[in-house]
Amino acid sequence: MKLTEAKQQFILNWGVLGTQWGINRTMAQIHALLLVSIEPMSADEIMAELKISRGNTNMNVRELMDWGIVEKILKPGERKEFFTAEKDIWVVAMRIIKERKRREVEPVLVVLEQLKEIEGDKNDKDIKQFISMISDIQKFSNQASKGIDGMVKMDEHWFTGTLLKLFK
Amino acid sequence: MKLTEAKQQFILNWGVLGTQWGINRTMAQIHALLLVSIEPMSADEIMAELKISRGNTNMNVRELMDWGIVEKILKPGERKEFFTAEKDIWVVAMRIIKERKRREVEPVLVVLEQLKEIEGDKNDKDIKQFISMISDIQKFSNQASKGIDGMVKMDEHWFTGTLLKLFK
DNA sequence: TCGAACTTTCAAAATTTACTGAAAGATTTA
DNA sequence: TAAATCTTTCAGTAAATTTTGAAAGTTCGA
Repeated sequence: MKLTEAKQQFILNWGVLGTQWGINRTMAQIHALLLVSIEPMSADEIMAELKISRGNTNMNVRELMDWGIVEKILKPGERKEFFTAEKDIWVVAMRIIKERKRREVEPVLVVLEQLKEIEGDKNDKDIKQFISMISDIQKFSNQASKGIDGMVKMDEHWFTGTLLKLFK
Repeated sequence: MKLTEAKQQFILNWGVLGTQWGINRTMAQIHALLLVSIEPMSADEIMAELKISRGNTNMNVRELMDWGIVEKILKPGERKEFFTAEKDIWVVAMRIIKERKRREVEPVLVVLEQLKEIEGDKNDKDIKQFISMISDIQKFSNQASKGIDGMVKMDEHWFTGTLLKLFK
């Protein structure tokens, strides 16, 4: 397999994985493209490479920047904006997990808290089991949340170690 | 808030969370419904409660069973089939994570392995950086995979402890 | 202040995904 | 074996999401 072909395959597969996890195909593909590109790319280059429209490119690049895994680069003397992806996979994964927690899990936790305020006899069998289930979900989420925060905060992640091995 | 209302809210919110994670709304809602229902429910009851068609009910219940978080219950003397959800949230979460890994992540890992077989000079800067990135993803995935397997296999999970506290 | 070069927006169109309902299939009882 | 009861399938339809492309907006040098 040629390098170009391998890169294309990688982009395609990253796109599929993205859709399965609720991320749109194009966004995942742009991310993959920037991951395999050494040089930062302009909107025009991304459009040409993935054969997508200008609007689509713009929206998804912005979204990737919101997630904190792509950043805008300005080259001196160039009018165009260029984009580049965070290359450390550990950092990428942690940013994504952290962000999803903030955007998706936390709002649900707020609702769960409200659902525990139920009118009626707290000793009633049905009410008891409902509150207990909600509490279980909260406990699980808090536990998971703590675990993630711990990982994200790690100064020295496992990855730094493995990366150094590449230079023997 | 009344208990019935709280249950409905829970079902709605679970549905939203589901879609954000790439699971279809109805499937998540049926799961939520069975979670808050003490008694196993028949297809007809699920249909009535969520106002969905028979076909939709059948397909999503089957899918939930494939995921191993809902099971079929046969009541003696009853012709109908009833369904009930695994109530231990820890077990539910582990099954889901394990299953997604198997279905979605593992196939991608197979592809990644193939992508490393690139024609050309392995010392070429571009080839080197590409292979190194693929390797990084593999390392990360393997590490995460091991972590999950470890958690799933734990005989005594934290949750059992917190559950017992409910009985003081 | 103008206009060239570029970015952003968003309504409409295209695509993808989910749902319905009727028909076929299965299982049990008589 | 037939009828009754329940489950499964799937083609067609509906709904949701994504993408396009043209127009509006922005920035900057002259």
